[in-house]
Amino acid sequence: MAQNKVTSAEVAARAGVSQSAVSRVFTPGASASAKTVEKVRTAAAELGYRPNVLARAMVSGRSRIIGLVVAYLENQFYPVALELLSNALQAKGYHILIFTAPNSTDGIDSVLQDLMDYQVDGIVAASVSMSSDLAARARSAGIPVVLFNRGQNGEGFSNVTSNNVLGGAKVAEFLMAGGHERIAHIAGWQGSSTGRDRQEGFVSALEAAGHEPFDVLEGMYKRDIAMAAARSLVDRPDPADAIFVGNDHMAFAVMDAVRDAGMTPGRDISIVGYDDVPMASWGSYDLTTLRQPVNRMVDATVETLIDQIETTAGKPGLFEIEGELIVRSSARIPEGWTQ
Amino acid sequence: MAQNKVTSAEVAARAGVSQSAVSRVFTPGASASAKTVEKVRTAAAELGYRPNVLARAMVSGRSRIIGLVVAYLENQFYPVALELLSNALQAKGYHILIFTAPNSTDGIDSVLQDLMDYQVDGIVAASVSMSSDLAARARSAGIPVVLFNRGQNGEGFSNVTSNNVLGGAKVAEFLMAGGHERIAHIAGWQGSSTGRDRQEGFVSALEAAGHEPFDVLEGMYKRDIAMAAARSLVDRPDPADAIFVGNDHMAFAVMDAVRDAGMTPGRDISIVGYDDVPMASWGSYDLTTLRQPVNRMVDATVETLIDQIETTAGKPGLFEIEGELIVRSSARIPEGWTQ
DNA sequence: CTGAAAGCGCTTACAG
DNA sequence: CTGAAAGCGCTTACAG
Repeated sequence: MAQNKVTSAEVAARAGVSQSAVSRVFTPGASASAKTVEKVRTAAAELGYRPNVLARAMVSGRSRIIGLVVAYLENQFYPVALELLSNALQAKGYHILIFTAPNSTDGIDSVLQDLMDYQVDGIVAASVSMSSDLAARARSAGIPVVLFNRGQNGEGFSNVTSNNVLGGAKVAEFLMAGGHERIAHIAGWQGSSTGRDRQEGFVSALEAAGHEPFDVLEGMYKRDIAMAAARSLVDRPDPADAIFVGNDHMAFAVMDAVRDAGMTPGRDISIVGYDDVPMASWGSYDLTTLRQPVNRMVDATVETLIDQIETTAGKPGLFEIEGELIVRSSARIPEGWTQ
Repeated sequence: MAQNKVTSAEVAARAGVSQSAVSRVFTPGASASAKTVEKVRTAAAELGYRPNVLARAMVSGRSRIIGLVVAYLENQFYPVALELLSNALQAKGYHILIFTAPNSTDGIDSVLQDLMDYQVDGIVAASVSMSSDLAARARSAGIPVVLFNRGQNGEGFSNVTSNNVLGGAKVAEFLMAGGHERIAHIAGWQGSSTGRDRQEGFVSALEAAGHEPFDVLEGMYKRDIAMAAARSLVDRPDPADAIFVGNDHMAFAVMDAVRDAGMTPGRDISIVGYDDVPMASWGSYDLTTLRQPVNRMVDATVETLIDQIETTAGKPGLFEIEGELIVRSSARIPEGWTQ
């Protein structure tokens, strides 16, 4: 291996200037004469010089690395969010160091600790919670943290979610308007704020209208558990006539289970999901679902992160973005339904 | 912000030893007496000290960062591979810095250049090609490169793919054994080795058996293009009776299009994909497909990468891993078919 | 085993 | 505008 790592000193020698001059030419906003810039740029080009980001990070205290912790890549919502986040951050000169999270809180804490060892400028934790201890460490290290698609209060970090309570309520309204009588819920993991909030919004809206939920089962955001729950809702003398499922990933499983039982979603039973992942619009599912505005969630994430990194006034914030119901064919459409 | 970045010097002061001693305690394989280790560990714990990975990288020349370039996250194959890769690398103490690739070669080159600025120890390029110029830069910088799911010869980097030619041939055999007469192909992007190789293996096997492909259209790995292609294959007096689709992502689109035309896959027409992404086994598709052994592809990737980073003898290699046909219900099963 | 010292490749006051 | 110098937080020969 040639190992030709060209340094600024070598460029300086070739250009006949000091090493500091080379550094200034590559530092946005630093002052250098046109002549110097010219000499340095040509020498750099001839040698193939590029500044060492790590060395720069050491002295400037900015690594331009954002740590991302993700858990559920099988749920299409997260790859989509990851891609958008990466693009948005790249456009601002930051890059993502990715860490896949184990299931336990302990595991997540150690992963976050690893992340901080890389001197990341900020952390995005997607669909995971963090301990108070770790939150305190991040805070004292001055590293802003954004919880993405997860709410958790009082630790000094930002939360970016959709308005899950409202979203659950919208689904309830839609299903009641459709004249359903036995409306069940296969909830997301109750250890997560998304799972709890969607359930709460849904059940409250039902009750506010004088309806009792037919049944509420926990799907844990897992396919097999959701399928079993769906079967138990449908294999009985008085099957559910509508199921609100805690996210699209489980809703696909529920549709598969229901079809397997000989029923047609949208005709024999109504299925509604949450997220509106790309697959929800695919012909074989065509799922009615509450859309999480992932673009806007990513925008909010990037904005608050950069704001806290680059300005002294930046403070963590709570962002709850309203989602819209996307009506497709997996659930009966109420007569005269508009919107 | 407290900005309490604890340094090894502070730990040294508290422990009453030299800064070098602290460093040794945190350097695997370095020598320190039990007493020193004890004093340093307690001081470090009290202060919450952790070594700065970036500083370590500067002097050791190893960042323990692997750069990953990805393009198509909407194809479920890539999130799956990303998760496996991240886990495998994490287990070995490396982490992934992720860069999303633009479409042009120029764009990819500049992304790769950015990547190298972070002093990555290695690069995994998933489903993208790189220019000779960039390949040369990586080589001269001593950075091993693995092309994942993409073949490209002669530039001194590793390739990890499934045996796409053989895979295409296996599908042809299966479809011929099923007694199909009008066997079409919706190919992957012909600018990619996977697209070309699968097509070549498929068509060659057909021809070797005296069959002519009914039609070959390019699907570009895109849903809408694949759907249009499927419609054109089916909306005619003599529709295709079987379609081999260049990957699962397009095959789902083809199944949707075919159903839309009133046909039932597996009965009226046979559809076979390539990849075996998780979704292929979901009830609403239940797609027969040639499985890419993603676990073994990731293992090979990690192995060759680490080997080249950590040993002097490590050399780039070509890995072509054989995949297996997974028979489900989207295509007619030949009588007496076993295997 | 241990400490003093050099050095990794940069940025950034500090003088001029 | 420009150069000499200090320093970011470590690792690693080098003596002892």
